[in-house]
Amino acid sequence: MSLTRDRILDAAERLFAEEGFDATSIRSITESAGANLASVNYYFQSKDALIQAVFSRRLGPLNQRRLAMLAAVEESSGDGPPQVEGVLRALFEPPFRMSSTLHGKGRSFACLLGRVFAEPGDLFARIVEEQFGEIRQRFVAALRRALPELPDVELMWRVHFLIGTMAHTLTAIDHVPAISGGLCDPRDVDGMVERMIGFAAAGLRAPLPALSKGGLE
Amino acid sequence: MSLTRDRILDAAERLFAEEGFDATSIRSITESAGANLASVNYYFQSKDALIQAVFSRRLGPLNQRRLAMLAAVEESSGDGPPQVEGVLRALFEPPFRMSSTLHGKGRSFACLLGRVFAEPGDLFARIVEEQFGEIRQRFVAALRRALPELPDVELMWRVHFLIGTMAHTLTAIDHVPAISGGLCDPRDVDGMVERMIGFAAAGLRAPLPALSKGGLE
DNA sequence: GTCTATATGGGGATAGAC
DNA sequence: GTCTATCCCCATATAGAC
Repeated sequence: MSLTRDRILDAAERLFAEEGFDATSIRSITESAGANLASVNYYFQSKDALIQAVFSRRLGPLNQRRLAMLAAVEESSGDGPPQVEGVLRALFEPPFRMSSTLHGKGRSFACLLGRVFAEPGDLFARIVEEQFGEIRQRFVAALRRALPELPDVELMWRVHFLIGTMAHTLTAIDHVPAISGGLCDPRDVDGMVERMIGFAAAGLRAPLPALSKGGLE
Repeated sequence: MSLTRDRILDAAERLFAEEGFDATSIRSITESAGANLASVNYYFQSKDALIQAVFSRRLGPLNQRRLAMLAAVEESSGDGPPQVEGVLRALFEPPFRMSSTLHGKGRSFACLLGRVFAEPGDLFARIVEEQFGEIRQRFVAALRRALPELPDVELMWRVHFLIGTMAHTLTAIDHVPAISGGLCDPRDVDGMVERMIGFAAAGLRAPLPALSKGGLE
């Protein structure tokens, strides 16, 4: 329950998002947090552990919310297959919602959350595995039930593709207005999420590729 | 036409892909290239300029190929709208083809090419703008002709989404087999590219979102 | 073009006083 | 819990001999 600890996490989150993990020094974090240089090592033991803490602080609640939304979708469909759009909403909405409800902080974290998939190094591979591995499995299983005709190899590729869409949109969220010439407004969270859902759902339901090896038709 | 220069570029490409830009030192690059520590500064002036050179060396030819394929697709459709799948193939195929035809080197570069969209800092924003800005405009224009019913704001969002799919697939190409439990094989470049095309084309043709503000229907 | 040696600066981590 | 001072290491970049 230390205030200093939280200020360090907030400052690290923001600076990591703005400058990257390597380019952000413990010195700049503690300075920005109004804390002492030694405090990061006091509270977190190492910079790597601080990075892990930045992710787990937000991803614990966020993934709980994903699973709760997924459970609600599966409940509402009874014994039948769940609705694809509902499953995708449970996956996409929580991070984007967070990015708009946490004041500035959510924006920073959203950026990090997208970037973690592209970061090199064992540390980030471990973070992805620990924080996203089970979520991925659960959502793959739900989509398999939602699309029973889709061969598993196609499902796996398409889930990979839609995770890319999600990750890139999270990471580049601040660049979207400039890239689109002002047309796209990421502050409209509902519109952005619904568009991602529509895009990914259509991709999941696309016709099978002609040369599909696992195809059954 | 210096051999040393090329060996430095090759070593940098591989190490940047494996360990990241910041974590790769000039020392490790020159060591791996069998060159002297000072040679990077002799040939490239700075590490930042070396990074830019790593990208421009491959992206020059790669983007030429994209534009040539795009021109061929537009030519083949005469005065009518170009085919969506053909446009997407012109965008997607060159980087993935390169990743399989350049021996090990293409794999490394493909990883970098996907990661550049997520890297923080002005250097990478500049690289994306310089190396991808015009390509993006040309492909947006082609897709606008291919999908004349689609409101521009929806087109922009969907292009953003499919760039995310491309970037993530490039970056995580080596993780795909493990993630998919061995089902997905990225060595099947044709299959991978056709699946991306099918996914993205379906996403582009998705029904308009119910709350689309720019909708015309 | 290639090398050695070095200038210059910043990094993460910790010891030990308060 | 907080702070100062410091250890030790490694980075980029360059000067100047060969």
